[in-house]
Amino acid sequence: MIAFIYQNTNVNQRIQIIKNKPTIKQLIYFEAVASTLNFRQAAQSLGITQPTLTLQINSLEQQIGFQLFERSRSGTLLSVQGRELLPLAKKILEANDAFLDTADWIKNGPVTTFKMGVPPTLGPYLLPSVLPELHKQYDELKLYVREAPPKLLQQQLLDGEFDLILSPLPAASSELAIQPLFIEPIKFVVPADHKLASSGDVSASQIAGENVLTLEEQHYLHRQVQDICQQFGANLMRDFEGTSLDTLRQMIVMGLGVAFLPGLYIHSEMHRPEALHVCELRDIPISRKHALIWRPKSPSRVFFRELASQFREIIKDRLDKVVTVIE
Amino acid sequence: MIAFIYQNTNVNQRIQIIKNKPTIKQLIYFEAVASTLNFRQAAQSLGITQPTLTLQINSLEQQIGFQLFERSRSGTLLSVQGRELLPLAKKILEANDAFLDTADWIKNGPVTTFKMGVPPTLGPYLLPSVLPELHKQYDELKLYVREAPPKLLQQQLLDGEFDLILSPLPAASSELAIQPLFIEPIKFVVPADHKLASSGDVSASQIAGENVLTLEEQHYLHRQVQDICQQFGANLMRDFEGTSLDTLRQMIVMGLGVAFLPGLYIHSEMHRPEALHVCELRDIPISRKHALIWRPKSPSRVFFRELASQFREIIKDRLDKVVTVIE
DNA sequence: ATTTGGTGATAGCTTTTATCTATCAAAATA
DNA sequence: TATTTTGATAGATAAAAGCTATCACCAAAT
Repeated sequence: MIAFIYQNTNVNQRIQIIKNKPTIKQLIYFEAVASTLNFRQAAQSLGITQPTLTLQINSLEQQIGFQLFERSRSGTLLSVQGRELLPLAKKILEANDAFLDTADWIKNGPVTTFKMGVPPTLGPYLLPSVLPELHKQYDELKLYVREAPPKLLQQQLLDGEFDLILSPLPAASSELAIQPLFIEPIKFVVPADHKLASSGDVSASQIAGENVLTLEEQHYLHRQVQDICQQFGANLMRDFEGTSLDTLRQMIVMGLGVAFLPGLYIHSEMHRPEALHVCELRDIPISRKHALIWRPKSPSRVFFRELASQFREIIKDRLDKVVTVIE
Repeated sequence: MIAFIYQNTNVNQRIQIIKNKPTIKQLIYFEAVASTLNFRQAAQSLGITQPTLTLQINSLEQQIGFQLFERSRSGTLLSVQGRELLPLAKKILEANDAFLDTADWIKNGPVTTFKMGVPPTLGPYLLPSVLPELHKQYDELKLYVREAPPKLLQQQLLDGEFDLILSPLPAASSELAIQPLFIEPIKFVVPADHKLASSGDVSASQIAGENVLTLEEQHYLHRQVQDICQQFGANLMRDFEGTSLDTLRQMIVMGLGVAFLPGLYIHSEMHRPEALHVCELRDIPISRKHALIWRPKSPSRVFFRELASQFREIIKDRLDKVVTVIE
């Protein structure tokens, strides 16, 4: 039990009561005397002088209010009370060892659990390709991955909810550290029996009059699609906003409209190409740029930079035909 | 892990390496900053100044080799590594709390486990009458009772194996603290159909020629009995030394001889008086004096003196007709 | 019985650590 | 733009940890 009272600022002193405060050193000394039952031998093994040891044990005994040892010129014995407390002192020292061991382990490798935020339009379609390979590089690295829309991602990064995020650019805040990774194309998807399905890529002007499905407003994709629809006279279907890319896809198949879908999603999830026709706008290819982002003062920033390099290598190696890595 | 090397006595300094030694205070500071995420607020609640807190956290971070916090002018965040170590720091502080709580508990009462040695010819026949009553006086007192022959009892008291002993006098060592408790008569026991069984007390001269059974040599009783047999011409049966009082009793019943048995044993264990005749030697009553004994420098010596008083009271109260309490 | 060696304790001093006040630079807020 | 709040730094003071020298007491050896 520890009690604090506030400092009296008018006095160039303060009264701080931490009731009964043994130090780690005193407990180490206690353990050493208990094992040798000889102050001089214990002092030597501890690397201090015998008077210092005597004073420190006396100080500890004064703090707790009773003697830990029976002293005589015949030798030293652990007292009954000392016998009771010794296991508890050892528990503190063991907990201290565990603390130091873990600190050492953390210091010598990225053996920590980082919280990474990802957008739901990207995370599930990118990370399954990347994380297994990343795991081979850092077998003890743990990434706790959680999805959030991009704007919320960046806010929660600033709030400390995430340690780093994978997010489309541009970043809302200029104060963040940004490592661009790759450019992902946004594909134009229509039902297989749609009039625009027969040809290859579609001219932007050809989408005039089309009903365009999109995700709800807080997704980054939404704004881009909105701009294009406005520019080329397509109808943005506000009443049928989907909550996920799969929902959008099902709606396209059912003939409710057309949509712009991310390249990685298509690559990852669309295994029956006959149901839908996938192409790009010929003259205005739409894409989004993704980056790894973290707080500039993060103590792990050096590791994060290395992590970004690893992301680029893996993506280039495994998804070269789907996205364009930024060197 | 802690490494020690020995002091170089020719240099008025030493090199002491306690690798990475956080102090309890630093861990308390760590926990406080982690919970407020603000150095100034944490310092105020700790009762120290903000520069002190900053320096102590910096020192802790230097010891473990990485940062526990991300600092910015926008505020403070726990780093990833700090998040990993915080639970371990809390474990140390919890173990420290347990240590202090237990120390406080010990300080405020004899709530410790004392190791008490007793002779097997006494302990089992005295303590069942005494300990329940003693327990009412000190409900948290624990006595770990172990039997050993008297000579060994005293040696192990000196060695610290026991904290106190219940032993017949005189003590082998004059350096021990002795509180005499009571005098126990030694009874003369013969088979019920023995020629000496018809009368009351027996004259010492009447034991001439009798076969006298006794315990093995290291028991205190042995020497007394040996002296009496030598003085009055009885035969000490060396070939049939028993190992316990019960064994002796069975041998008496079987007509193998007569014996001297302690009064408390008889009072406690002989519930079928028709099998044996119990009396005393009329002109030379044999007895043994018992005492509570401890090391004079024992920190619990004041309590032991009180314990001796309690023993006397209880024995006087419950065994007044069997033994003579020494005031 | 005397001498020697070993025990833990004490006095006075030095070194190290913890803490303070004063003030800084940087960022956020009004 | 001015003010407030943040954590950091410099220089000084106080407290704690450690030292050497020596003590009294007891056990062991002679």
